[in-house]
This record gives sequence, C-alpha cells and structure tokens, in this order.
Amino acid sequence: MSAIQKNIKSVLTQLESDDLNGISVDCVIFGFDDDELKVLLIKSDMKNFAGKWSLLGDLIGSKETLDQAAYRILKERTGMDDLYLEQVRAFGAVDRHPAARIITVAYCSLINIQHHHLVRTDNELHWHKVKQITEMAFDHREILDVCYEWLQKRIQEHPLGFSLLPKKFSLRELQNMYEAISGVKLDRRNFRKKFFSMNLLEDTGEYESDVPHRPGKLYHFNYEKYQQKERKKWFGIDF
Amino acid sequence: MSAIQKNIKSVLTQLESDDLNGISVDCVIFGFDDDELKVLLIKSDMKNFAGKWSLLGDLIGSKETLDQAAYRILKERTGMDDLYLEQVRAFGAVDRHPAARIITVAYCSLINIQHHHLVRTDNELHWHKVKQITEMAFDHREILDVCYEWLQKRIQEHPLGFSLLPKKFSLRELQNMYEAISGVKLDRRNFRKKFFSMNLLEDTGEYESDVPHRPGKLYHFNYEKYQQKERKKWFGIDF
DNA sequence: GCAAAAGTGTTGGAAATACACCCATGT
DNA sequence: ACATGGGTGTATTTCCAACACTTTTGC
Repeated sequence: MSAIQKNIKSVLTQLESDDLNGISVDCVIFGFDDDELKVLLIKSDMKNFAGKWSLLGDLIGSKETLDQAAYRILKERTGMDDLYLEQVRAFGAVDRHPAARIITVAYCSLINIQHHHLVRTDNELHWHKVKQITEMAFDHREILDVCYEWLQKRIQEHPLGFSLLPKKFSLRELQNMYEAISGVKLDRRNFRKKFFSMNLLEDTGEYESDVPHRPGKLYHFNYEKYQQKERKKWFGIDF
Repeated sequence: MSAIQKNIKSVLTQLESDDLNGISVDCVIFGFDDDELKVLLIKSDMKNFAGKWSLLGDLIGSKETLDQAAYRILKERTGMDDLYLEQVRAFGAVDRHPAARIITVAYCSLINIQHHHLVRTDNELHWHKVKQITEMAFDHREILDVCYEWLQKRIQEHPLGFSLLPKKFSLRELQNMYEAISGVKLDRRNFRKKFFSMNLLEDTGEYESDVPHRPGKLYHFNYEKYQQKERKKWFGIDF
C-alpha cells in the first residue's frame, strides 16, 4: 500500500469515525394572520418523507456562522433580512435524518405575514396553522413543539411579539396575538393598563380603517426606549 | 488518475466543502463550595492555548446523541452519572477552533462538590471561582458567560439549584447559594417564607453540626412533589 | 457571658384581578 | 336603529418588601 493510499485510508476511516458529522440549521418561521399563529413549511423532497411537511433548513457552510446560515435560509425564502431570529437549541438524535448523521440547530424567527412576500415558492412553500399541524418530516414536529413552547415563554419576558404585527397596530391586534400564542384569554382593560404602564407604546395619531365598528388607535412599539430601559436584575424565585 | 484516486479526491474535496464539520460538546460544570460558585476546568493541551483554562469537552461520537456525549464527558471526569445536565445552546463562530471548523454545543451541569471526587485529575483538573476567571482557551470564556447568565435566570424558575447542595441542607446554605449565583442579597425572613410556602422542603429532623453557633434544621427538597404539582401556565407579561 | 447565627410576624404599598357602562363607526 | 368592538375607572385581593427581637449553641 502506497503512502498516499495509506493517507487516503486514514481520511476515509475518519469519515466513518467519531470525528465528523453533518450540521444543519432549521428555521421555525412563525407568522400571525387571521388571529392565528402560523408556521412556514415546505413539502419534504426526501423519499422517506414524501408528502410530509418540513421546516426550512440547510446544511451549514464551512465559512458561515450558525446565525449567518439561519439568516441565509430566511433570506432565500422570504427575501427579507431584518427578521427577528434567535437560536433555540440543537437536536442530535442519532437517527433523526435517514441519510446521514446530521445534527441540527433550531432557530426561531418571527415575521409579519402582510409585509412580506415569499420569494421562492417551490416545494409548496406555505403558511400552516400551528394548531392544525399533525405529522411532519424528520423530527421536525418535535422541533416545532420545542420552539412553540420557547415562544410562549419568550413573549412574556421579551418584546419579540411585535415582529409578528405590522409596524402600526391596534391594541386589539396586540392582545389577539398574545392570546393566540399563549392560549390564555386576558382581560381587555387590564391588558391595556399593563402595556400603557410600560410607556413603550407610542400613539401614531392614526386609526384603523375598513373595520365594521369604531376604529381603534394605532400604536407603534418604541424598541429603542426599551433597549435603554434598565432591566431589573432579579425577578424572584417562582417554581 | 485511477478510479480510487478520483474517489479519494472527491472525499477530500468534500472535507473542504460545506457539507462536513466537526461537532463537539462542552460542559460547564458548576459547583458550590465555601459560599462561592465554582466551575470545573482543565489546562488546555493545545499549543495555541498553552496554559489557558478550558471547559471539559470532546468531539461527539457518530453513535451517540448530544445528551449522551455530555453525560459521557461528565462521567469520565467525575465518575458520576446522575448529575443535573441541560443543554444551553450551540456556538458556531467559524474560527472558534484553530485546528478545524468545530461547532460546539454547550451543556450546563450542576454538581455537589462534597459528594464527589474527581476520577481523572490529569491536565490539572480543578475547581475555579467563577468570579476570578479571566482568560480562557477558545471561546470558552464566552460560553461560560452565557451559561452563567443562563444559570442565574434558570434557578429562579426551576429548582435545579438543589443539585449544588448536599441532600440535606440548611436554609442558610440554600440562601447563600441563591445569593452567590444571583449576586443579590435577600431578606432572610422573606426567603424562608417563600420556600416554606411552596411546601416542597421537608424537615429531616436533623440539625447542622460543627457550627460555632446555634445549629440550623436540615431540610431536603421533595422533587417528586414538585413534579406532580401543576404548573401555572401563564406568568404574565413583564419586560 | 459573649459572639454568631437561628428562628419568628406584622404592616404598608404595589401590583394583579375582577368587573360594567357609554362611545364611535359601518351597515 | 342596531350591531360591533373601542375606550375607560374603581374596589378588592394578593403578593412583596421592609423591618427587630428572642433563642440556642459553641467557645
């Protein structure tokens, strides 16, 4: 066996060994429309999962960070690059992908469905009602579940939910969004009190139009003011 | 060029391509001793980081899940396999590892330093005070910071802090642990009220010994009771 | 007896909850 | 005129924060 052959054997062995695995990024892209939480899915093009719905994902490039890969996937599909995006966690079951050992890092993204048009609509890219989704390809159902629970928790402690709404929104829309995501009905007056007391909603002076009732005021969320606000460090033990 | 050589070239090309990356798991193992939060580190054996401290990590095997890899690393170093362990998140900066493109998944683990003896103490495995750590190898300082913030938040909403204490502990120890991790001084009476009102601490009937003052009662945390307790779903918007 | 921490209740203020009526608009 | 949701205030309750003295043990 020649030296180069030995060298090559070593490389091939490495490939089978513990050292190398594939890594992908999967994006759970949530939208809010018609008072319901939706998620953007495509039809899987793998034989094993023919007809099943799948998250938007791709293998990560060797020259891009995880965040960059996630933004790239979003941009490819939505054409937008200013979306809210955050890593949730990695999923590493051995047999989660039938073709190879692929570990995936799940990202959660929030998008305003109205402001947005899908760029590539191949593979039947569609919005699906989160509540109505049943079976999915790979372990994507588990990933979706984890991301949905992450979102339910996260909207309570961080103002990311505004990314689901238009820049200018009514308090009703805001409340519907919170109710749809959390699954909890909230008192309208207390909800308003809560948000007004934060001093982060600014009156745009505009009103809803095309509603068959008294139009509500439109507000926008002042994110800069939120950033400058000092966070309280300790919230208190509660479990 | 022979067929095998072509094949090999293709494999080598793949190695350089976007498809394959290395994946590791790094464990941030916290302990609590002498009223201070500590973390378990080893001296890096990489030339680039000679003398710098490093988290406990390893490449993931092709037949093990991420969680299994993390438990394996813990077991190898501590000899224990019933530790609290939870994934925090993945880190994927392109140049975070000087030798290759390695993405790592960070896990946070909590251990009671007393109940435990280090099995392999090579590479100067040692406990370090979290507050006194400065420079570290790779991006491990960032990982540690993220995990520490994760811990500060997590102990408020989940009873994982008990893993840092002996099975039987005094309320003083419990409070010291919370104060050390959060960096916030708490009122002793209110702290007691809080924990007693949960009905999850059980009086063991035993008392501290070898303390130069009135000994305190020892309690243990009833985790089963905690599990059975129904969680309240909605905590309220607060940001 | 002295040092050092254990143990224990009350009170005032803030925040969360529950709740009902009039108003503006489109049809 | 009527149907629909917008907009508003108050009373009650619950939770949190502040605060001081007596008790028990080791030395």
